[in-house]
Amino acid sequence: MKITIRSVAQEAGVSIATVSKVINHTGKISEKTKKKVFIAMEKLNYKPDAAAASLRGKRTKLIGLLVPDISNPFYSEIARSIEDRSHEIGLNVMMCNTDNDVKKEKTYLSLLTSQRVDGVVVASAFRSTNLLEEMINKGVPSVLIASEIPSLSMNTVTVDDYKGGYLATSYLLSLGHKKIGIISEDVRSNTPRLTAYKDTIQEAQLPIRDEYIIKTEATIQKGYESAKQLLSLNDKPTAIFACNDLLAAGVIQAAKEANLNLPEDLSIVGFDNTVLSTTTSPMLTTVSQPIKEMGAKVVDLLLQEMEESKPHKERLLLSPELVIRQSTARL
Amino acid sequence: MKITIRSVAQEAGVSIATVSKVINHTGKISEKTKKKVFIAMEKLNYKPDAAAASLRGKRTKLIGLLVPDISNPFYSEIARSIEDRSHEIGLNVMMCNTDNDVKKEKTYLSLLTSQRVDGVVVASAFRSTNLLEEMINKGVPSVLIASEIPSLSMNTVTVDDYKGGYLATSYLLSLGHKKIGIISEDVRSNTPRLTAYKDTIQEAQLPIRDEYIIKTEATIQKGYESAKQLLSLNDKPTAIFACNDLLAAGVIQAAKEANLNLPEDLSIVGFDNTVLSTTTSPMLTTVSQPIKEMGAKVVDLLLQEMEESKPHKERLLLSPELVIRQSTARL
DNA sequence: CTGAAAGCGCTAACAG
DNA sequence: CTGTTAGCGCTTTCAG
Repeated sequence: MKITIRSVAQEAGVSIATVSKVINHTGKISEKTKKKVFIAMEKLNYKPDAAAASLRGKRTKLIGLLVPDISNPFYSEIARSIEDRSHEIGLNVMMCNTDNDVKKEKTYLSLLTSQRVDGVVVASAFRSTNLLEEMINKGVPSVLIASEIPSLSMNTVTVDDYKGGYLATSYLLSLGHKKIGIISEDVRSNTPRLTAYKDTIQEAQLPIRDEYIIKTEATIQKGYESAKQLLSLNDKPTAIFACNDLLAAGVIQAAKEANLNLPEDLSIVGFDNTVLSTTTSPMLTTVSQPIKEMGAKVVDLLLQEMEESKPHKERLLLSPELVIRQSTARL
Repeated sequence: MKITIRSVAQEAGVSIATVSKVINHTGKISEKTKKKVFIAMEKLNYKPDAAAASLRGKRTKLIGLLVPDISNPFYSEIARSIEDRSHEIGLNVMMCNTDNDVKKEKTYLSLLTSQRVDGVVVASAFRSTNLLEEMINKGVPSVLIASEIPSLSMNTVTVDDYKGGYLATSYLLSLGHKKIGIISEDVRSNTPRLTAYKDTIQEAQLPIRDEYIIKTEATIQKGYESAKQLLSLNDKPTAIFACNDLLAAGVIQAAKEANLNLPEDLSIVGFDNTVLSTTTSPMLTTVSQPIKEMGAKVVDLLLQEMEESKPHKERLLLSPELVIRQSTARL
């Protein structure tokens, strides 16, 4: 026999309307009645049916989270911080891995719509901008984290990628490196990092060399392959800026395989400061993103949007920091 | 104006029952009518309301996933494989991090009940056995992955932890090590690993030394601290079996800090074969769990349970394999 | 302060 | 083959 609001009402000797009111803290109910209801709920181990409530127009308290790949430590750490904050304020998270694949993006967005999520946070590069736009137009509050889509007006939390790129590049420069390679991922967030790299090199009156610039996907394997390519150049770089830690881990592998001494023969800077950066050897000098803070902030922004959508969107740019460990050395 | 099944019916010039039937592929509908309905749905961009359907008794197609901590690479990899398989068969995943905390376990289980999940997969150590039991008694299909709860009758997929422990220990023994320390996590899955360690040592006619056995939590930091403790012993071990990769990464850090040459001065074996095991230096010799397979299998088991609960539960024990890399050497 | 009653969007008989 | 209709469990006026 299923326990519904009716069972509770009966047990407590009140009407279902009364029970509903005590559950939702709406209307005015005497303390005595409240107590009776609570006792009945407890006794029957009653759990309100979220579906029914949602049908009746109540919020679902569900938000969707789109990440490219949860098994990438950066995203799993982001996901963790988003979830923690969400649960703190009574929101629940449904997570989907898009693999930056347009088809999956579409499927999941449609799924989330069907689930009537109250909002969605997009951590994914998100190829299909138009779908997202549609979602927003339909009135589903949406926020972006660790990725930007300039054409869309939505609340966004990112690290200052340009500054991060600057930090990494200028630090390498300050160490005396003049031949600096860069391995970046072909997603929006990496563009400012790359731009900063170029700008900083040029400011130092150094040439930009196309063969030093590689775009690829964010896996250890790709980092490894890209580094191999860079290291096989005749005039090979003395330092590599890998635009995320996964890539950097791959670079380290390739360098070791080539019997290079690290960091003497090759300086490496990563980006993200994930768990990986302390397990590699040498430990990774990397640009740190304040993941916990970003996650919490983006949820707060989403909540704000859910309560009352403001026409004026925020774009929060948090400052990255360079964490110097052992993968970098003076030339 | 909200798009409901009624809007579609009107647009297509049919009844809502007909629309429902074409959505659910039930009953017999002429091709012509189907087409009309599809066109209407497309035009209005209609998405069925999952809540309403669920209320009417339809499955929610939602499953809950309980992990201790998604930012632990092992669990994020598990989560990924579970999600992939789930989405393949049309199930969606709601993820919760329990931190092995009884209070969170309770909150989330209650939440999942409210969301009317069709099933739950528990990857967590799960302290509150009674709550889980309650859930099962209520008829919510539940399965266990990478953890066992012998007292509960439920479908389970694990790696053969005992065999894993045996593999690790006997390999170390075969390398000539006689003084082998072990750092294990205080969760159920680690018990067989520890038992295997003890059995194997005893079989080799070697003594079991209490000071070589440490129980702690699964973090790099704890691995580091535990290793320090082990290495400060007068008669310190020449090999350490860390019961997961995170712990092993910490051991490596401690060993380096103590200026030990790896693997000559200290052999280290991990467990899990996560992304970490290839980024450490030396790369980690570790016991590999077939994560992809386990995730897929557990979802299939859950699905089976959802379709038709069998009184006889399965307990699937997959074989681990020892992956030999560079963190181990002959004494 | 409390209860009766009207649906939310959808599915599943049942009737035609 | 297609339509009518009765609720699923809950929230929300509106009366009492």
